[in-house]
Amino acid sequence: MISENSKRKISESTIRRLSLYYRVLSVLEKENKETVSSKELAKREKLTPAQVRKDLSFFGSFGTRGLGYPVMELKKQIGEILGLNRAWNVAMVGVGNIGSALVGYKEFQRQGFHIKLIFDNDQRKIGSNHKGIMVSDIKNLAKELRDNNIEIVIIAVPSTVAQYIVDDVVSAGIKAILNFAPVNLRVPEDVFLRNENMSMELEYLSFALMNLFEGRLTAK
Amino acid sequence: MISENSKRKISESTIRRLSLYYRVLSVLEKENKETVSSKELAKREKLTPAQVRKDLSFFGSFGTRGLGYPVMELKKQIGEILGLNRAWNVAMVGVGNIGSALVGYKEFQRQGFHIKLIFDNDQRKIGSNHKGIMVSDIKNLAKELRDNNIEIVIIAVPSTVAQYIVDDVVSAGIKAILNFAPVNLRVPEDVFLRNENMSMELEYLSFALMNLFEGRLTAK
DNA sequence: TTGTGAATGTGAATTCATTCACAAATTCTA
DNA sequence: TAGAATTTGTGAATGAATTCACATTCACAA
Ligand SMILES: NC(=O)c1ccc[n+]([C@@H]2O[C@H](COP(=O)([O-])OP(=O)(O)OC[C@H]3O[C@@H](n4cnc5c(N)ncnc54)[C@H](O)[C@@H]3O)[C@@H](O)[C@H]2O)c1
Ligand SMILES: NC(=O)c1ccc[n+]([C@@H]2O[C@H](COP(=O)([O-])OP(=O)(O)OC[C@H]3O[C@@H](n4cnc5c(N)ncnc54)[C@H](O)[C@@H]3O)[C@@H](O)[C@H]2O)c1
Repeated sequence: MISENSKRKISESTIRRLSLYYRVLSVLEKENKETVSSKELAKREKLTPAQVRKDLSFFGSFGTRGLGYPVMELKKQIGEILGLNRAWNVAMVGVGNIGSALVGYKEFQRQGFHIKLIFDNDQRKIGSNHKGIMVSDIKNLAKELRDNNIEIVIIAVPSTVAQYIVDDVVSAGIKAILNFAPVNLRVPEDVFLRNENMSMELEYLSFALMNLFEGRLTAK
Repeated sequence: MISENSKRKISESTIRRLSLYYRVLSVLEKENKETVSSKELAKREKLTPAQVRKDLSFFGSFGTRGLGYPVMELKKQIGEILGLNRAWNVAMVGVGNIGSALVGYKEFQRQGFHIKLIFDNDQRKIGSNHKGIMVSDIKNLAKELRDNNIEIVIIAVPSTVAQYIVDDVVSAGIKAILNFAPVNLRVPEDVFLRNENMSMELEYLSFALMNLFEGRLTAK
């Protein structure tokens, strides 16, 4: 599965596009399509066929010339690359507005991201049952993360405390963090931190509307 | 305010970074800093000073040589560029898990994104009060969007119906849409569509963990 | 079995984004 | 007031990502 050039550095945008391909392949699978060309894949994602082929070529040759890519097989391969053919143990810290929306989101579960633990510091929430998961006391964070082999932590606490939480999470040995607090968090070199910044998308739209008639930007 | 090169095409990444600068400037303002250098700004966002200066230079010269940028003034200028010094009328479609989390999120309000309308098709929700806003029937979408001068619509309905909703939203003349449904929506050329794809970030972390020891990627 | 058409895989070319490097401008110090 | 120290703003250089373009491969039909 891993091709000759697997040691090459892969760009972030390529990985993000792999996610997109994966989603489209799931749809094609449901539509009972056996094969798909880079042209078709590109059309569905508003990319170019060359882009699709180049992205995939970093990881191997999955297609057949003259025919295209086998839908099921390619999906499996991309799943392998992205680590979606396995389960990940996830913990949520902070179960307020956004935290509980995410805990209740079944799509994550179906993708293999299993939320195993929920932490909060609110006494009214600790011990209560959230979608079948008992809310743990934030005080036991480190121990519980380790005992449950948690691999990914989602941060959904107020910005003011996010850095403290992250420091504890990192101390517990976690290497992957998804942060929803609108703040720049510091983590060591070897920890992967991604930020989900919803204001940014709204601000982009705001900018777009401001410039709609000034030629700085076009919608497409 | 608009500089000579304002007609130049600005890249998406520059706009996204402007959002970051804006956020850091708000923090600096709270810290009562009068001025800030590109070096300091870069450090806080993990960018290079040259990047910061280049980004800003697309829109004008806001700094003073030897001194740096005036915090308050620069924040105001970026606010002007991004359209954050004004209010935007926003509507939410779908008030389930994620929809209600967003409606209750005060940060949007404070940034000038005022959620004025909420739509749903669930009879139990229609007419009820959500954080001070009466939930409207989706049937009245077009009329209400127009009557209330809505400029931005947020889509938080199941993927299966998202395209239908978007078609109606577009017919009503809306030019900016933020979509949370994990599906590729079709919109006309002149409509700005942004997708908030949380699975993508988790999948990126998954990929990162898979490759941590293979040299394909480093955390920083 | 051969010829035609379709589509991949990939170096090379191109376009786009970032970083370099430095003249110019301004502050600060004495 | 002069000279040292900063820091901007920006062309030029570099680096990264995307697209081009085509030889190669394979399916399929006759
Ligand atoms: N609500 C949204 O739609 C939304 C959108 C984008 C980003 N965010 C960000 O997500 C974060 C959470 O937002 P929210 O709206 O859910 O807020 P919230 O106040 O509803 O929830 C925060 C939760 O964190 C818990 N908490 C506070 N301090 C804690 C600590 N030290 N340890 C453990 N738990 C602690 C609180 O008890 C609460 O349950 C914030 O940083 C917010 O800016 C929220
Ligand atoms: N919950 C999350 O954390 C989360 C995260 C990322 C993305 N999403 C996406 O956001 C969307 C909503 O997710 P959710 O978890 O809030 O689902 P949900 O089922 O809780 O909410 C969906 C809401 O949309 C309403 N609705 C359904 N059909 C409608 C129609 N035709 N017109 C108007 N309203 C209609 C429902 O009544 C409900 O209130 C989904 O596409 C989901 O994939 C959710």
